[in-house]
Amino acid sequence: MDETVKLALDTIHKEKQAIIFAPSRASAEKAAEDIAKITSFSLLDLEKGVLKGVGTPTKQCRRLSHCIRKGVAFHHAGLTNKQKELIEDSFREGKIRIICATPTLAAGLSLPAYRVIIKSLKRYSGRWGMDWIPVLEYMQMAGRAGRPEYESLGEALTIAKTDAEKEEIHERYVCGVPEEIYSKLAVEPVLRTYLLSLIASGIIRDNKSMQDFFGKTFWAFQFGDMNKLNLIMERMLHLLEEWGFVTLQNPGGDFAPANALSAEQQMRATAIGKRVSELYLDPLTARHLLDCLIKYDDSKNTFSLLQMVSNTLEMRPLLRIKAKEEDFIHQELMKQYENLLTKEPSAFDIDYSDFMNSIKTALFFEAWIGENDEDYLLEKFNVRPGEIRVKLETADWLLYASEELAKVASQKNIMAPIHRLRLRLKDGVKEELLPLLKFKGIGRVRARKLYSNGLKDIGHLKAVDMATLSQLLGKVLAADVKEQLGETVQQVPAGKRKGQLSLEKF
DNA sequence: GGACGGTGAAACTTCAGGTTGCCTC
DNA sequence: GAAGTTTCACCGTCC
Repeated sequence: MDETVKLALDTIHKEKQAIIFAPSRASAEKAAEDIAKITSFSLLDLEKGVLKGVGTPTKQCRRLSHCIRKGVAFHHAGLTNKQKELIEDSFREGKIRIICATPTLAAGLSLPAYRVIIKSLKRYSGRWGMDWIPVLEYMQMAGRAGRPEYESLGEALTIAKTDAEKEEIHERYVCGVPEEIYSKLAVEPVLRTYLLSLIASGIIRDNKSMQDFFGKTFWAFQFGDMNKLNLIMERMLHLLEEWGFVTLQNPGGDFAPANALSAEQQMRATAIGKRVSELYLDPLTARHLLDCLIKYDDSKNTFSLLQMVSNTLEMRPLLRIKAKEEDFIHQELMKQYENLLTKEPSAFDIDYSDFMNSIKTALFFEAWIGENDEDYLLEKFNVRPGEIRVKLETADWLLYASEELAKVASQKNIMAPIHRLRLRLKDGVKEELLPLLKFKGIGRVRARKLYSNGLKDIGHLKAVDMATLSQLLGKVLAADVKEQLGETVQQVPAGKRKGQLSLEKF
């Protein structure tokens, strides 16, 4: 039997709870399943709660519900928020004994346990293969052990495979000093976003106020070398100018030459620059969106816009293309080639894999608005319910930003198609269902049901009789829809409402 | 003899996470 | 680099 499983069982025998940290999602899920095979709990009500977390239960939900029935859960970013909350709450209540998690659980919320078991202190890290995780992260995880309100002590256990590894872990982590916290301001996307917003709000007006402001930040304190720091800021500034978000002007009114930055030059945000900053957009993304919008015309389609928002830093991490999918993605790319708003980079370009991943991500969005369910999306694109929500939210935000940018850039013709796309993404529907979604209580499933029964728009809904509509939607909702249409309907007895209302839209 | 099913080893594939904006009937 | 997953050959059983 696996050491982790043994420790988990031991924890249960002691009537305690444990959190097990695993280095990958697959590993967390497997550990949970292995433990669930052995425990003897039977928590049927919790199991139901998990399955309700999504529209149609996916393979993942079924795996989770099966574990949860046995008092064990896995926890990672692929779960929906509802499911994560349910797991966390049930753990606090003591119903769930063991959680197998990825580092999601280490940061943020407080979820203490008697025992923390760290399966492995190594994790895959890009080019170097497996690498030790930061000491800081180890401390975050180990710090989950011990519940101050109930226990006087907690245990944080790490599993070593050899004696040599045991030594190394002890030295590196138990005796280790956590890494220094470095200022996130040093990251370029953050820096350029801040710089633009400071200029837009008038806090930075010229070279002097720029140096004053940044000189007082934690970043400068850590960085030390102010000259080098000023060079970085100047480079950012000129990028903002080049992108058309900031103007540099001499006091006399002349525009400054592009490279020199004199003490007197006035920095001001352009109208678009101001809007970009209000939207909290990374200026690089804003430039990308604006460049794409210019190329958008009637010959383009929803895929064009979906790929536009997929090909941004904000959408990262993108859906990765698996080896087996390469051909399929290439074929789809060829089909949509004319619709792209950006050029395909050369295959040797470092951006190439991101670009291809953005195609896959856009295809996923397209499948979603093609009314495919979550189980299909999991099979076809390997996206889990939790990620679907996050991606949809990001897409909506970026499309909203695009709509606003189009407004400022006087490209109002684009606003309508973007807005329609946002509505479609929200519920995951084809264009034809949009008229029906205006009604409260009608989502993708019911709208499709109405549509396929010939009720395709407001006119049809007005014309149809209550009996037919009730058959499709249930009495209460049918009456509600009729009322939303401005018709008065005889009230249905209140007792029946509950069942209908609990059928959530999604 | 052939279909089927179980088993184990080898080959292959993949690998954590979460914040932002705005509106509204 | 390592764990998890898939593939495939092999063997035994049953009809």
